[in-house]
Amino acid sequence: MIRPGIKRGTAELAILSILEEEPLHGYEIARRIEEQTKGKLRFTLASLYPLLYRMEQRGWVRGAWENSASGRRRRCYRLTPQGRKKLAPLRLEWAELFRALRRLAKVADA
Amino acid sequence: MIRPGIKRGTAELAILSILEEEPLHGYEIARRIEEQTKGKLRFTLASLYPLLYRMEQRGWVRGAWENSASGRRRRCYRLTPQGRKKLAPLRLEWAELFRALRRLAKVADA
DNA sequence: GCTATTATATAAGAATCCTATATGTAAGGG
DNA sequence: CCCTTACATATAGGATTCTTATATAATAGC
Repeated sequence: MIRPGIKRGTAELAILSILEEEPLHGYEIARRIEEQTKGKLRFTLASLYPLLYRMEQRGWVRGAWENSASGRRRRCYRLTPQGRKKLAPLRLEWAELFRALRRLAKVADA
Repeated sequence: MIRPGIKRGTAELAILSILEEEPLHGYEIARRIEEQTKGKLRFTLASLYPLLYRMEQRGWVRGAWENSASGRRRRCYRLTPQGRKKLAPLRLEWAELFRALRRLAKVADA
């Protein structure tokens, strides 16, 4: 597990990237982050929900209540066109951080 | 310039890496971070000083007052053996974050 | 009926970084 | 000699992000 102090700031990028492929609800977003990183990256739902609200207020995602087959209500978030536009520059900024830390701190790229 | 929300947590790694090469004082540490990352990564001294104090309390660095040739007093920090031992696992953890974000969020590695 | 899983929500706190402010020395130009 | 820039450390107050802890509630399996 990567510690909080190091993964800080990655949640926003993670959510946008996952919603780019498919609209999902919060619980499932958390599950996929953990799954796709083989447990290295993990967020509690208490972190993700407030972040999803902020992203909705900024117009990056839009949530809609949904009644699933099982009858449980859940809030399904989808990426807005504005949210999609944020993704490319955000990825670039992270790539620049990687480059900077490889040079400065000799962090391996493998 | 990489934004604070994204570079969060990198200062500790940056300081340890720079002090690995040579003992330095705070002002010069800040200068080298900026220089070696071509301005992409930059920390204010108000961020670095409290961080250096914490790292000294943990025994990772040791500071000593020094009277430079010009007569200005300054606090020169050097890496302790314990600090040196922290560096390898810290670099590994950052490398794991990079891997996770490349897979999960399609961040470029170039 | 009990427990595990699914699902959302909020409060209180820790950690890290920022801007703003303060202090003081040294060097160079006018 | 004064003013500005560069050097150098220090602290207060605030923003952001993530955590643990707590609450609620429906469904599925035993």
